[in-house]
Amino acid sequence: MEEILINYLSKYITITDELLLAIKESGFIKNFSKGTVLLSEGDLSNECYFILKGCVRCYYNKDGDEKTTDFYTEEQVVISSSYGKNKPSEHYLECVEDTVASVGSPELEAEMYHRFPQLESLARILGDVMMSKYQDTLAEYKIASPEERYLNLLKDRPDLMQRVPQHQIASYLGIKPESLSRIRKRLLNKQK
Amino acid sequence: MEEILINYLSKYITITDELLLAIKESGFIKNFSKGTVLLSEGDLSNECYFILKGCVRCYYNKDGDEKTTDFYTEEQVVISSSYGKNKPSEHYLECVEDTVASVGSPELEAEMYHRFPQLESLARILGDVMMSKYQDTLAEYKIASPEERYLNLLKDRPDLMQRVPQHQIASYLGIKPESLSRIRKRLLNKQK
DNA sequence: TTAAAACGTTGACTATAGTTAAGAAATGAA
DNA sequence: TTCATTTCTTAACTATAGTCAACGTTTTAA
Repeated sequence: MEEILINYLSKYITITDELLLAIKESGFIKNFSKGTVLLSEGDLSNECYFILKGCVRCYYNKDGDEKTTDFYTEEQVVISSSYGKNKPSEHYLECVEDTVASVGSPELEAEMYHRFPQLESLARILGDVMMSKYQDTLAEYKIASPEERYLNLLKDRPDLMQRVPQHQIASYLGIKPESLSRIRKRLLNKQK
Repeated sequence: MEEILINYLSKYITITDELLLAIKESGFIKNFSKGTVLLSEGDLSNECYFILKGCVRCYYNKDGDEKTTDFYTEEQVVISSSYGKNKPSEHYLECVEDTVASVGSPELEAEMYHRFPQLESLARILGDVMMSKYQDTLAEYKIASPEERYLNLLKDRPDLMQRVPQHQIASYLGIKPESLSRIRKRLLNKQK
């Protein structure tokens, strides 16, 4: 399993043997079974995750119903916006499948950055990459209609439709399940 | 003007005299007059900005009309999602006011990180901060209705309403100017 | 295996946003 | 100042999403 992580990291930096060893030894890979709640509203977030296998969902509780804002799958990094900050999380993180992930913490990060300064460069670069992604996602979200967002999602992450219930997808698209149902119907009719 | 930047940086790291000098000497502070286009669709982005005074708008051109996705004002960092990447920008950056900004480039960044490694830590931390902000903004956007988004904007950035035309605000909220007009009217009636 | 719960679709109705067009108000340039 | 342009509002109408309720299907757990 470590190799997936190492493969990913080596896209951005050269992995020395020493670093390779440190990663293998640190053994921070954990298994979580479906339904595990990694973070609850109100909790402090002290862990971040790199998903090796599985799927994690981020959602908010708004007046009793769940608003899904993100799905994280293989090779994605899960960092709560409250991670490492001393403020309670406003959202939940939940495994929607059995999940294997490499788990980090501010302490581990600090130690690793100290031992391997190249990792801090990596973290900066990865942070930039993730930030542009959020930036683009936000822009896309503002620009596109619900129907267009659904089509884009189908194109960009076709696997999600098979992996998570449709009402969570609807919520992720910012609409109600009934509306997604109707959008799908509308598209089927257009197709003909 | 530099002091604003230095003040901002010192929130996150200790500024040594040497670094202070380097910042003052590098003289990368520039003035842009209202209407200046900092980046156009199709261009490569080689500059990032820290706004000392003024306002920059990010927008996309979608079938002939402008979709505003961001406003950057004092003490905010403007980084196109294509900055430093070798791919053409999909959006525009335009000064909506006379603007004074500290201008950075990948080359300058690299040089400064080399001379002052603490700056790379800073960049990582700032990247994290900005990322959480985008994350939260995206979540808010998905959770809230246009009306709620408008109310949140009024609360979070009341100055914007005075600084930019309302149709750009509408676009920023993901709605048409006519709809924003109606929302405002609706809210006035509720208030009574 | 079966009963309960969760999920997806549909229909009728409501609320709100988009579209088009017109005109009033504010802004900017000659 | 004055004219032209941009911006904002309003109205009528259309399209789409939200709400509520019902129902059939699928999944889950006892």
